[in-house]
Amino acid sequence: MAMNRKAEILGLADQLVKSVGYDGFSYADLSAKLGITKASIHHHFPHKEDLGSALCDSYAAYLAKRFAAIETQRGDSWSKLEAYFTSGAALVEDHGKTCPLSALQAEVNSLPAPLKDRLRALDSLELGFVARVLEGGRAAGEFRFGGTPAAQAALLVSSYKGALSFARIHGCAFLKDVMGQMRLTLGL
Amino acid sequence: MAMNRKAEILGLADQLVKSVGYDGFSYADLSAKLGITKASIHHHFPHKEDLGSALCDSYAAYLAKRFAAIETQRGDSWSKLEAYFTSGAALVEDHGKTCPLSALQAEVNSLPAPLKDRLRALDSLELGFVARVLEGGRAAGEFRFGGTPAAQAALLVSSYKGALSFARIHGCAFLKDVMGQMRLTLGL
DNA sequence: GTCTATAAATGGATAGAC
DNA sequence: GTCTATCCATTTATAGAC
Repeated sequence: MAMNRKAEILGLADQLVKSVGYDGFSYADLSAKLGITKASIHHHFPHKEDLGSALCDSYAAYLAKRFAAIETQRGDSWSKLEAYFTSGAALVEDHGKTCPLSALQAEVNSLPAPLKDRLRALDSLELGFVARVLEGGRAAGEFRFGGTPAAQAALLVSSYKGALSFARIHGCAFLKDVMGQMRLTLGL
Repeated sequence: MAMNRKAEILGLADQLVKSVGYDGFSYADLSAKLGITKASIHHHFPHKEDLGSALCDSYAAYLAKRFAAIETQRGDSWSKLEAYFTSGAALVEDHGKTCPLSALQAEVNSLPAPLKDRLRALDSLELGFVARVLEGGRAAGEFRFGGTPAAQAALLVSSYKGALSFARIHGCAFLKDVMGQMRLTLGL
């Protein structure tokens, strides 16, 4: 324990963002759950924005790694989308958490400008990944959809994020319903 | 002015929820913009939760009226969905506001329990409306989709709300892309 | 209905000792 | 790296005068 305090703080902050958003947790929350003082946390992350920025770094690294893993996995294109969706189901089941990017999106109008910019870039990573899978899937004759892969990716990612939000209140079945329906719209 | 202060407060609170969410505004914000003291606002809404509850009342009334108007309007089913979507575009164009139900959804884990219950009911109003339009449209041969109307409504509403959130950062074109793609998936 | 004044708690942040 | 102690602004809320 405390081998790497900074990572420990970051890990807890990540959980809290997924649960109550960036504005929804305080240094006092971190302090209480980690058993160290607020001042100690300020030592690692002087301003809350530094913590937010570090979170964005870790999200960028996570997404790059995760998307690369999915894109190189064997199997059809739908199974890749399923792998992508599955993380969301796990989040909702874990005490109604949500995707951190969605949580931050909901706070854009009160988010520090630098974090807003970081968020935009993170969103693009995700949209790009889904667009590539869709494009490959359609080229391989697995998917059927009109419009550009980018536009279809916008639809698919929007559905997923929207469903994630609904699932927090209406239960995990809501997300599964939406996933099933999405599958149908892709011609499967 | 001040003919009905209570309604005035409620109107401003509504704008603020759409912009920064329920936790994102304070009595001080209302006080400053209305030119009356915080104490006066507490006179009309003793606790913030009272204000939140009154907002939910007004959302329920608004949605019932709006959905009834759309459902009885002449024209095909897609034009009804378009009328529904159009409110969202107006929100995003108005300084990156969002649907108040989406804003509240994002805060479920820090929302007072009564408001959470109110929100669930409001969501159901919306899902029911879309499901009815979809069912009617499919019966009339206007739409083509698999699965139940309720499941397709879950997909459509999720897409819409998700796109609304993305559009705050990525611009109104994002929402239009998603709407266009949605139209395609309905067989138009 | 609106005000002044105030309370008690919380949030982000800093100085300086250990 | 962690602590104590403290600061200042903000948030929700109340008491009581006008």
